[in-house]
Amino acid sequence: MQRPFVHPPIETVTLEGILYALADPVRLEIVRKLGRGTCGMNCQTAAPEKMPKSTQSHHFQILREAGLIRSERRGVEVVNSLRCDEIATRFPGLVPTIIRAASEQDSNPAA
Amino acid sequence: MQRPFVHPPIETVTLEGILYALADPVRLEIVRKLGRGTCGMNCQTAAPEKMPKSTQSHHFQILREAGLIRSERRGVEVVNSLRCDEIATRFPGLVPTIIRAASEQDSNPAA
DNA sequence: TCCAATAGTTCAAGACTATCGAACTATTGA
DNA sequence: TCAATAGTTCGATAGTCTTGAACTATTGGA
Repeated sequence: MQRPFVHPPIETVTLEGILYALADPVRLEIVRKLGRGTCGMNCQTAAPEKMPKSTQSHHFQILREAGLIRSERRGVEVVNSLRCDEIATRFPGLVPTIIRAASEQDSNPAA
Repeated sequence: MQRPFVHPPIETVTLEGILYALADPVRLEIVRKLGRGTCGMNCQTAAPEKMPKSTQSHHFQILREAGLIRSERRGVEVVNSLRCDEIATRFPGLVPTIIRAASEQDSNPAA
């Protein structure tokens, strides 16, 4: 087992970290995809196609450090899932509102 | 009059730009301060104390480009105000939810 | 048991972005 | 017209992101 993944306790999660993480379009997409699915996803499923693995890995690390996702090794792959319930206790409505805004933008793209 | 300030039409404002702008703690503070006041504020009132003017100016520019604030020269100073109603038409609840999360964090700081 | 395949992580270098002092512009009031 | 005030622009340094290459972990099969 390599160094296991570190997940911040929810009470140490900061708004600044969450916004920073979600300000990147790649990471916002990952979070949206995780939010749509009912179960966890491995990294390459959640990340956009044809993105270098190192970049992918970097983005997942930032999402983990922000407290937005939880990652667990499951066999040969790493399964990622949103920590939505936990985040909702600390920042009610925040992540859903941002995800909703993203959908609104999809259906009404920037002119 | 120097080159007048450019404000993006609301339909060109992106979620990405808003999150990017608010992911910086200095800029989030500026937006909160503007949100609390009933009228516009000049830059040094809205920005944190003892911040270099050039850095200040840079942050206001990003907030403007994101579509979050409107800036107008009023005499010797520049008056900044939140474009809350406009943003609410494009992304309902987004900015208020983020501001609320910031208050929640104030009253329950990261452990 | 050993090897190959798969899935991610870590490292290092170049590209990109932020910060800040210094110089500049705009406006007002004396 | 000059000085004071409020911001902006510029250029250099410092810090961060992206990416290929090398590395680690796990599994399945010979």
